Amino acid sequence: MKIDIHKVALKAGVSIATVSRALNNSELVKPDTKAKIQKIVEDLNYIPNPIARSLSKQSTETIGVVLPDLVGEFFMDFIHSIDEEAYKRNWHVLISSSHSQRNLIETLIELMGSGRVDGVILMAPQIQDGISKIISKSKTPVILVNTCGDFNGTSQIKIDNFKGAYDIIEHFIEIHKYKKIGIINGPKGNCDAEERFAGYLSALKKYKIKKDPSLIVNGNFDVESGCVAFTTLMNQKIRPEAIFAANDMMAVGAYEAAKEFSIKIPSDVAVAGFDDIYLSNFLVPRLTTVRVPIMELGSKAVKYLLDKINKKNNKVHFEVLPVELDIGGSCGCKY
Amino acid sequence: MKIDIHKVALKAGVSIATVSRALNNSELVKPDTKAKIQKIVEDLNYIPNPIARSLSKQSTETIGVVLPDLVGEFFMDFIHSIDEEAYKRNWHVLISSSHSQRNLIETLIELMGSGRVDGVILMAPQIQDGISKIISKSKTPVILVNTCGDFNGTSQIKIDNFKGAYDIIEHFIEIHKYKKIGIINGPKGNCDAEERFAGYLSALKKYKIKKDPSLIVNGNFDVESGCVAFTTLMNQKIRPEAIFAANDMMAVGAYEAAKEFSIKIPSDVAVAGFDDIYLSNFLVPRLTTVRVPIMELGSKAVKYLLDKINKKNNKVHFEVLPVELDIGGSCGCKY
DNA sequence: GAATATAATGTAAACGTTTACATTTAAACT
DNA sequence: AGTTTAAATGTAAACGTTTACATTATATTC
Repeated sequence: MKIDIHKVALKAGVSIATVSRALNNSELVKPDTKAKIQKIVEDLNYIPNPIARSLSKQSTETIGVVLPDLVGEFFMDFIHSIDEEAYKRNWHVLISSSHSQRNLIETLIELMGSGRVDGVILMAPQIQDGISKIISKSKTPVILVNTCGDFNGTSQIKIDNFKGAYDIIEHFIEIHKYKKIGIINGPKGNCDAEERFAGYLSALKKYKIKKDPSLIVNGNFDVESGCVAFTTLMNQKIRPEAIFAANDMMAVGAYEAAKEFSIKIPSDVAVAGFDDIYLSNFLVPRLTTVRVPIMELGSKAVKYLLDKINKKNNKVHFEVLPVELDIGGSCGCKY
Repeated sequence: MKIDIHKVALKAGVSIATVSRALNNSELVKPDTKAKIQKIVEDLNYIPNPIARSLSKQSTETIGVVLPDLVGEFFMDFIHSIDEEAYKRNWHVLISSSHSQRNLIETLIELMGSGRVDGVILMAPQIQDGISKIISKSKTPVILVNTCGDFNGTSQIKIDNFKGAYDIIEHFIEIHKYKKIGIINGPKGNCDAEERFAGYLSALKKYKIKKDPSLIVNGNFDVESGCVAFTTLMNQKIRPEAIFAANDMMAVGAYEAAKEFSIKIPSDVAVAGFDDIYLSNFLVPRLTTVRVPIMELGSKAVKYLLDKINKKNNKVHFEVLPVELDIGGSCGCKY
């Protein structure tokens, strides 16, 4: 038999109001009665219905997490850090990875307009018009993570893609004196990719190296595309001395292609990646890459979001988390 | 201004009941009015409040997923397959990885007793008394995934740990004629680990190889412990010819230790793992391991759970998903 | 000990839907 | 046209809490 607040009240000989108060430990209720109610609650194994509570309080104490389709290795850490941070505060996490471009929008609308969650963390590195409008129209607080677009008043956290890429290229140039540096780009319209590309260009410019279109090829962040792109780059008359893959997965693809064609990394060509996925530590030679503070991304997103929801802090964050080079042997450093 | 069903009803000149019916497309409402209401709903961007709906219908259309603390690599695929399957049916997913032993129980109780979700998928490979009782007491449907314990009437899906381990050992013995086969065990009380150990023992017995306690060492599924265990095994007077690590992570640790002590895999000692994590493909030599159908695990869990919730199928599933050997070079096979 | 302030409890109206039941409207028979 | 039957809509009571407001019990003051 389902037991509800009325049953508890009846057994305790009080009204449901005091039971409710006792459970939300209001100071209005006398210690004795509070204790008595506590006891009965335990005896009956009563658990307040969170749905009813949500309806009444107009808040669900759950946050929605909307993730892109592309499931990278680091997602797990991201979700885990979110869950952990939320759990600490007794909040719940509703996840929803968008299964296509189309439904990211739908998901977002439903989530933000329905009251199912009190706020959302959105990660949408792929450019998508419409998102911005949805967000500005809705009253539901949002934190954007690694998301591209033009957002006036909403908080954003991202990693320093530009700096990471810049540093890699600078390392190539300053330490190893490479001049012909190729890049395997991420997917078009992906802002992480674009920022990394910008970092690449900027570093070249800084060191007065002319941008060479034949050294710029496209990939889409998966292993296969890295493999293809690497092959393309290395089949040209003038081979690059070094290749920057815009993420580690594509660097993995590069390693595979290299193995197939017996190209030695780094003696024939240096390689670097971005993300520092776990796997990158086990490539031989170990991949030089950019370490990304993914856990921090998650926990900060939760913190800012809850502050916003609780009106504790209304300021608009725009935070760019620093990244750091993780030097392996693939760039030519001895390691 | 928040818009609710009353506003829609008002504007449409009908009662809220017909609006509700129209939206749940009952055949009771006349096509004309249904269309009219549809139109207004869109004009006003009305989204029914799922919380209120849940309260009224006594069902939330969300499933809870409770995961162990230990975050393996395959985790992401598991969540993703669940999310995908749920999304297809317009269900939502609430995730909650347990952050400690203690709170797995708490989480479970709250989740199952509160009505926040209509069913849960529980993955609890670590033995834990209490779980069984909670589940049998609660009316909330559950599907157990890779969970150990004694459960009478609840559906379970697991992977064939026993067979996987057995096959690996059999491969060692039949193909490579190894006789001294060591094992790096998973954590005590972990049923995946225990079943794999049982498979190991059974294969030895089948081939009349006496179990040698000095060849059995403990690990706890992480890289570090694999490293330590491998070292222990190889520092004995009689070294094993082959080592079966109960999961890939520990096999990775074995590789690391091997590198450090310049032990060659597989010529000095063969190695095999279990799980087929992505990384295992990139170890040199490639790791011989057991491939696990993790996506299938997730999607089947959802299917069975929803069937149960919808009373479509009340039968108790007990399904053991087959695994398959994934032969690399680490066992001694040329590859 | 009455009057007043304060602490503790109770009553009832929200919160936004769904749905059994009652009612009206329309269609189908004589 | 008048019944009878079926289709479409409306009314109001759930669902299980929280909380403003009203009320009662208790402590404090004179």
